[in-house]
Amino acid sequence: MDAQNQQPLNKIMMNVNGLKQACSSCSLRELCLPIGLEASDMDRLDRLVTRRKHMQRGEHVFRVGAPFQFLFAIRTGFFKTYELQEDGQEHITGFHMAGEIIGMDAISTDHNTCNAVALEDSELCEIPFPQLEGLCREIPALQHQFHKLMSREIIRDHGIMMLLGGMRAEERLAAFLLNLSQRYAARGYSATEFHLRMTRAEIGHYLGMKLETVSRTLTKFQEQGLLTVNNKHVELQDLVRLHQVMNREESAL
Amino acid sequence: MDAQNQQPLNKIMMNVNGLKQACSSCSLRELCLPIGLEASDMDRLDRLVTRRKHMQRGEHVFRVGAPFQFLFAIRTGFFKTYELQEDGQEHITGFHMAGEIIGMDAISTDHNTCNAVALEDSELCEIPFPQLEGLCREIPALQHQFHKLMSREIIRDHGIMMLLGGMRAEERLAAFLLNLSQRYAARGYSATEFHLRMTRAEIGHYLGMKLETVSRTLTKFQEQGLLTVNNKHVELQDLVRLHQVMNREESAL
DNA sequence: TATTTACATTGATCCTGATCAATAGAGTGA
DNA sequence: TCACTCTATTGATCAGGATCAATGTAAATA
Repeated sequence: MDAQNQQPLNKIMMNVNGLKQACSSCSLRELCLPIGLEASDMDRLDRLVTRRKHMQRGEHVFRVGAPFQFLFAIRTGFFKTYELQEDGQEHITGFHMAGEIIGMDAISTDHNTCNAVALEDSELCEIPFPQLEGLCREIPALQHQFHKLMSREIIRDHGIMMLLGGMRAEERLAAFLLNLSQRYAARGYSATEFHLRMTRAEIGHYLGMKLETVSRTLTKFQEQGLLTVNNKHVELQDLVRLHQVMNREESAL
Repeated sequence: MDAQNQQPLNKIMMNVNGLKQACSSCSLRELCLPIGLEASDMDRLDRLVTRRKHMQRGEHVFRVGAPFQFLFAIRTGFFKTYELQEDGQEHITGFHMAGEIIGMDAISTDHNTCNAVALEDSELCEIPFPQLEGLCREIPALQHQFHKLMSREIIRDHGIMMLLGGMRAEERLAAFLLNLSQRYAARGYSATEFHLRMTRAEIGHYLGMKLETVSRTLTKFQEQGLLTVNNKHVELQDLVRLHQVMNREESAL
């Protein structure tokens, strides 16, 4: 049944049922839900996460108000979650990459409270939530790991709140770049060179500043030799000083 | 060793074991963890939440780095959770009142990532977390309710992020007051008249603005007939227009 | 009750980042 | 390949809110 007769079969399988690719063999298992699970337990999780969903750039995973059924683990790709303010202005609550789980906001009300959209072609693992809760009741390690993930989300949000409430534009942008850097590094990519998947406006919507300020600040960083930017391509050239900028240390000036 | 020959027995009991007051008879059971539990299940939760802790104004529940053992449900009183930025500046991540649960940030790393302090004399229910996870494995309704509470915390944080990232000072303060109003109302208190438990500086640290701006904006609201302030005492006089201010609607001006 | 300390208000000035606007470059589709 | 659209850069100006500073008021402590 597996990848036997070449292209045909598995291609079809993939589209119809999703490609069967176990958590146990997923390169992200050290970042995702399976952390700390024994082989037998991981099998049970595998059986639960049957479907993989291919998302095209610009495609929505869910929208505000959608009935809640699944959590989504990101296998590959890049997403943003966002809400619209009363005046229609977009506010981005997070950028999400492989190994992260989105949709947890919906648990509380049984409806999504934000929108999630792919910023590049991506793949998701669909996790049926009632079944996940069921499995959590049987596998303490999974239960605890799930609680940790929700808690981590809370901590992450607190970090953003501090950033928005207490930092100025330069500091925010430095923090943002360093955060991306660190997350790419954790996934085995370069910590110093990467492509921004989002526009300047989106960075602004996330960091609470205007796109012009994002652009200007990037230019300024470049002039100071902290990095080079070329459209979406960024190369961080001085992580130390970038940290100093983030922390408002004199020495960075 | 305690204050023994004085304030009789029940005082001693209270200090040693905490006063035995069941979740089932708690006036907050419709806001807190027991929502939706059957009587028999509530008993089991009762047995888990044995200790009540009396907190004096200014006393800390936990501090950054403290090893994680308990979640805390607020029975009475008022708390703030805060973190300190690199430069020592305080950032407040939340104000918390009766029926709310604090400490969930610590699940992820087994250590608290923020500080929690009582802003007035208060009472807490101490919930031993490993035991709570155990009970969640046995009582699906409790499990789901706990997940809902964590999810609600995430939604709450997203709201603050939008506020900090997309609103101006006036709007933030209006949103803050209306949020307090709504939460007091949900607890059976007046929606229009209440005491602020926190200083102007603390409001500022929460809303990402300076205490002078908080003060000025309150004065402005008062001049516009939206409310009256007298130190910590606030009376909201026009909830409708306050909403309009929050949403930046023309008609409010 | 007096004294001290913490908290709040108000004014004057300055600066960061928003806004308005024009141009240029990159990506996309016919 | 061209045309169109989306995205990014840069400049000029403006305003919201920070900062500095002084005074007033409430609350805690001796």
